[in-house]
Amino acid sequence: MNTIEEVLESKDIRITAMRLLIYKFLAEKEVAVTLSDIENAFEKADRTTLYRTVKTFEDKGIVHQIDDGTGITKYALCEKGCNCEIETDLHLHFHCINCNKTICLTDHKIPQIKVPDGFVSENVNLVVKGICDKCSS
Amino acid sequence: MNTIEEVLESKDIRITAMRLLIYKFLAEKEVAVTLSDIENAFEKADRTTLYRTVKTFEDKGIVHQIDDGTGITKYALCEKGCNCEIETDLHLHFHCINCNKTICLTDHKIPQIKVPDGFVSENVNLVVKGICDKCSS
DNA sequence: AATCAACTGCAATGGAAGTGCATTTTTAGC
DNA sequence: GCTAAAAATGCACTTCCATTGCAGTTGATT
Repeated sequence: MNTIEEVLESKDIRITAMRLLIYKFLAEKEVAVTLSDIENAFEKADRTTLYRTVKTFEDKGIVHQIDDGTGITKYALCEKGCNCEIETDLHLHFHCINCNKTICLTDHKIPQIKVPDGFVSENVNLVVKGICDKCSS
Repeated sequence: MNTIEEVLESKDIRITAMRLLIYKFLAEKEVAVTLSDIENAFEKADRTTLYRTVKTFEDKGIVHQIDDGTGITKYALCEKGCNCEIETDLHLHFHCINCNKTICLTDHKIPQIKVPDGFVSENVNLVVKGICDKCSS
């Protein structure tokens, strides 16, 4: 169990109050969040800072970006063992069309996809849309 | 082999000069196109008209929308047998990160995806990114 | 030909992503 | 502890795409 500070330092991310707060916010969420979500949670902070903070997290590999088809980029913390950059490790995402939440199904790996001859696959984005467990019950 | 007019009429889309031209344009393309692509091809026509025409095609089920992760919506004609609205019929898309083209791999169906208990899957979006056949050779 | 509905074009809006620059905070060297 | 450099933050602004309201035009029906 590492502290947030240790996580950030291990990834060469300098520690600031802002970053600790944003990390904490992301860690508390069980769903992927938009920049606006973060913005609403930190009304005192500037959007640019939040934007760049998340980008930094992404560059350093502790956050991954999700394109769930809503047209708005969402972000989620990479969990332990999430190697977003490795093709074979990609997990899939579930987007609830009722509550509009997007959830990482970390333990649901994407099956091997065959592509035609001559095509080279580098990355796979798989989003399942439907009704989530909370909305269907 | 149906004429474009027959296709449109069979889907309850009224025939106009604009629509015939746009349909023809889409049919000639082997890749998914953005609204801007269409706009460039028809400089005399207004963006709004093109936008609404494509939306109409989409509503009536002769065009499907593709979100390939570039952040820009792309469109492609549904081919014969493409029932976009039916989950099990969804095909996958390939986005070339070199030439930026997005191709429908119509005959590559998406494998059955299992979701956790309580989740109801209605739709699946699968985009493979990499290098296309033309760019890799 | 007239009427009504549908289509088209122009203008404007809104949302999100991204950038340049000045200011503040943090780090590191003395 | 103080100072200079580097990094982070905040503000203003821009751009791009998607979308809508409304007026004018075209097309279908009688």
